[in-house]
Amino acid sequence: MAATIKDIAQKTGLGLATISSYLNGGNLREKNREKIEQAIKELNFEVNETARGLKTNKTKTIGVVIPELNNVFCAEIIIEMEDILRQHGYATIICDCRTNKDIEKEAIDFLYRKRVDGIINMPVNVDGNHLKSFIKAKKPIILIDRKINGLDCDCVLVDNLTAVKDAIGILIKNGHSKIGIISGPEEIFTAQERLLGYRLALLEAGIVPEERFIAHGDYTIQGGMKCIEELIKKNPDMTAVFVSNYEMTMGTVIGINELGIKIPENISVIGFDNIEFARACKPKLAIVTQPTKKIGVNVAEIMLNRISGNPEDKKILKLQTGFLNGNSIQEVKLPSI
Amino acid sequence: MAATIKDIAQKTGLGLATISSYLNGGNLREKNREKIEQAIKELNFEVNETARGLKTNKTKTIGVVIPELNNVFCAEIIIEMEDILRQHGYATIICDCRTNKDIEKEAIDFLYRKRVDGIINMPVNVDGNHLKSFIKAKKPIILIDRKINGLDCDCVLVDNLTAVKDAIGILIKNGHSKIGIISGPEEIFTAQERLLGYRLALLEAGIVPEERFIAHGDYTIQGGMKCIEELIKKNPDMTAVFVSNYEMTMGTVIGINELGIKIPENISVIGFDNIEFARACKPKLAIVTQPTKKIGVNVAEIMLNRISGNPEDKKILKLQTGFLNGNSIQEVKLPSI
DNA sequence: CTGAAAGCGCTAACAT
DNA sequence: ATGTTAGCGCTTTCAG
Repeated sequence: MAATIKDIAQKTGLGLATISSYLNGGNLREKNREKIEQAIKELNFEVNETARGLKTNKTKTIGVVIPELNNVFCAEIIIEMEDILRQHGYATIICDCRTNKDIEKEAIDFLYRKRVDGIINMPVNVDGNHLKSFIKAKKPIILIDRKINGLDCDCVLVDNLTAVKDAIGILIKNGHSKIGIISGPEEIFTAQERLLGYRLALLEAGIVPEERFIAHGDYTIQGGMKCIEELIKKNPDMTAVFVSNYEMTMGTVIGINELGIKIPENISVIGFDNIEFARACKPKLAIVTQPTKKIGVNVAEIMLNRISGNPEDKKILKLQTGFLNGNSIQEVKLPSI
Repeated sequence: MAATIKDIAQKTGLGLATISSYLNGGNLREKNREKIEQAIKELNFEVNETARGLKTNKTKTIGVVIPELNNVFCAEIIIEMEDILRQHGYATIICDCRTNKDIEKEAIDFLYRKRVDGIINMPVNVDGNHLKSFIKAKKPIILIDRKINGLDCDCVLVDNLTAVKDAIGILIKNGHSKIGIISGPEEIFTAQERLLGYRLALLEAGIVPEERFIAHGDYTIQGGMKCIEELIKKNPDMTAVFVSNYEMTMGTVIGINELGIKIPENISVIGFDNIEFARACKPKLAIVTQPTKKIGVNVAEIMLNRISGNPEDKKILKLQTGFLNGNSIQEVKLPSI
């Protein structure tokens, strides 16, 4: 068995409270401090966080529920959060719900039973019912990337609307007007925002959005492949396409390659996320980049802040995206009259 | 405050032990069972795993320490493990040590303090000192992908030697003899195995391996780029290259693209991991694939087994890789005499 | 089958 | 500054 504070109390001849005080940064006589430190070393003592947690009603553990861990966007955010949280003594329990509402609910319940101190969620379920237990327990909830209407909690979002609007704007400036979009699932918050950005950009340029140019994918590679094939088949006049997440961007590139079509000669492409993939593409892909690191840092800091009891009003942070140019956009020559 | 078994004991008029017995699947009178179930529902009772953990000296939590979470190989294994472990009531605390030995040690110590029931590690440190605490505590350790000499624990590995030997064999069969390899860091177990596979394949074909064809990368995209540039500059006669992990494969493709060199006309390429990336490449990349899902399943099952007290001899599992063909290999025409 | 009581390792009053 | 004590919520003897 591992040593306990009792053992070190015995060894040093001090009381339990003194040891506990030492462990929690209290003041004590230099001599006793030394004694304790030596005993700790000799007995190889390590605080039992489980016991501490039972007493303090805090587990120093944060639950994270995301749709897909092998989604690079998710993974990069998590890395950043986990690092910061661990440095503050917090463990992160990550649950991948495979974009499945039922699994998501189960995961949240699971984490509730584990008594995590707070929950970070990139929600699949849009009604927020799965988070009820945490709301009732008044434990902090932070939403990433997607807002849930009517749920009062901190959110760290990305300005998807502007991101897509600007990207479509670039295509328009290059003379494109028959522009396709591979959007996400209709009920997903970010997908709606991105689609809205697409529509706005077109309207502002005096182009009427047509439904035939809009495909709804499921944010997977396979989905991206299917969508691009459909779009191309349905719209021989389409000259450009915007893809609204990384996995579908990869799928689009695969689909285009396998159809034997050329970027940008036959079709211009703007993708999403993952700078490395964009550079590995031939030709180099123009993409919208998301501030994953920033998101992770912000989420972690807000969580730490909430846990330490800050009651201020819930924040909704909206971070800006970037744009990485490539060689996947070709200017459309307008027919000279 | 959340309800405790005391509350439900009071509400039902039963003793604590009866409730506990119910919670742990014991036998009790049908009538009491119903009473308890109703009380649980009414009070919204959920077992406090922290308290249970303090008593049972088990946290139902597994620690996972890996070099890089945004390494697709790691992420895919983790997804699988986490899923299985959670289904069995185990939480997974994941720590990304950024391929840094010091952070790795810290992470393991952190998890030890958290009293995780077992540890899963894709080790960065090759001497195994960081795992001492778990060895002393006799808690199960499972190593993924890399063995540590002298450490008696379960390992789930991949047959890297055969994988690379076969891949190089394919290049040789296509007439290549000036074959480069972008290997991993020299001290890493898998890198050594893969390099050995390369050497063996050449030797068996009667080709003497030359140091100038061997580059040591660091398993990152940047590293891959640097290595391919060096290799090409140093060896104008090189006709093929094998890359020994996914990130460096991506880096290699980026590097080759940016040098303006053509695959496979100027250089044949065999990469590693990630089927989707291979398909997204132009031309489609031939790659060695790793059985990530199988690894994850095996690791989770072995862990569950060990935790439940199975004392049988430690296993070393060696899983086989696959090969996905592409259009990145060109036959070398031998000069006719 | 069920109840009473002890105790897991720690923290937090409260005394001293 | 330090010791004493109670108790966090659960499991687990031990009686009954």
